[in-house]
Amino acid sequence: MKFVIPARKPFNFLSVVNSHGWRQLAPFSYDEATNTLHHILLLSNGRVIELKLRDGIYGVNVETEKLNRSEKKEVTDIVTWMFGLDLDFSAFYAASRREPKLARAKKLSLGRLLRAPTVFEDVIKTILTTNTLWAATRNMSRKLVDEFGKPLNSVGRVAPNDSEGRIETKSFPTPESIAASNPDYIKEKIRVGYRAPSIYQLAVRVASGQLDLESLKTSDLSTLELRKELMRINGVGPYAAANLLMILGRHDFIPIDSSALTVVSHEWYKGKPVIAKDVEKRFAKWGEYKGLAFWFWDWKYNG
DNA sequence: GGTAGACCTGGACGC
DNA sequence: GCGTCCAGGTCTACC
Repeated sequence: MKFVIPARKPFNFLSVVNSHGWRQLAPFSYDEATNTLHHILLLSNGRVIELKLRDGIYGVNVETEKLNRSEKKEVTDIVTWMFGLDLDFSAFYAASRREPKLARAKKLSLGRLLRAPTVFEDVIKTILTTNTLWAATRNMSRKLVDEFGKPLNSVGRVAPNDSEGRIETKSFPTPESIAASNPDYIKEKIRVGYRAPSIYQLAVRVASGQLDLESLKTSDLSTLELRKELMRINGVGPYAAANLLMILGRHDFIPIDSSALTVVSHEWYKGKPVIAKDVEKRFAKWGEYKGLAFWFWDWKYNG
């Protein structure tokens, strides 16, 4: 079946898909030839379906298997969250109107970041981005999905190929499926190294109900309190917390990693080494839009 | 509050 | 094929 989920204007499908690297991490895959974002989704009733998401004139076109009414409602809510379809960036566009380095923001409808269906998935993936190279992050995500994900149950499905010919056939693991394992097995099988205890502990806390990550989607905590909450998770430090805040729609902190230091160094310091404080200083004037200004800045240096 | 060092994987490189 | 080096954030111990 096919249906359209409307977006608040302005909206640009490709700007969201390309907002960061999430589209390359299982169980996402992206078909460059048809500009189709695929995601293998586990519904609350246990059914696993494939979503094919494309640009629609007024929002996101969804193609998937036949769904009943409650399944369709669930998919609509999830896709709305993943694409931030209800978000309003007009205040950011107004604030950045006179900044040439952000001139393209409104034109390209920049601001939305692609999200996973669950905060749990976004936190695990963010931990997998820390202290490693992007290729390793992709490998770890893939192995995690292969090992603990639930398989797609459609028959005769033609699997999509992304730019590297990858085929996704399983959903992202539930906290319960990871919690049923153990840190040694995760370390050995998924090759996540020292991250294994953090991943396992997070899964156990969420599966047991001790930690309700999904409530953070609608939390009315201040950004500072939310940041503290995120940093209570093992494996989540300043960078990871800022990254997750951006995903949650809070833009007061900058995810400062080594590449951030590099681009800022080339932008303002002639390539000389800089520290996190220098990055903060350069974007301080953007206040609650600091993260957005940094993320969508038109950098001189692109690596 | 600031800093140093350990943590671990996988790719690049030299032999 | 093997060994070595390096990049990449977080955490802990220490000052």
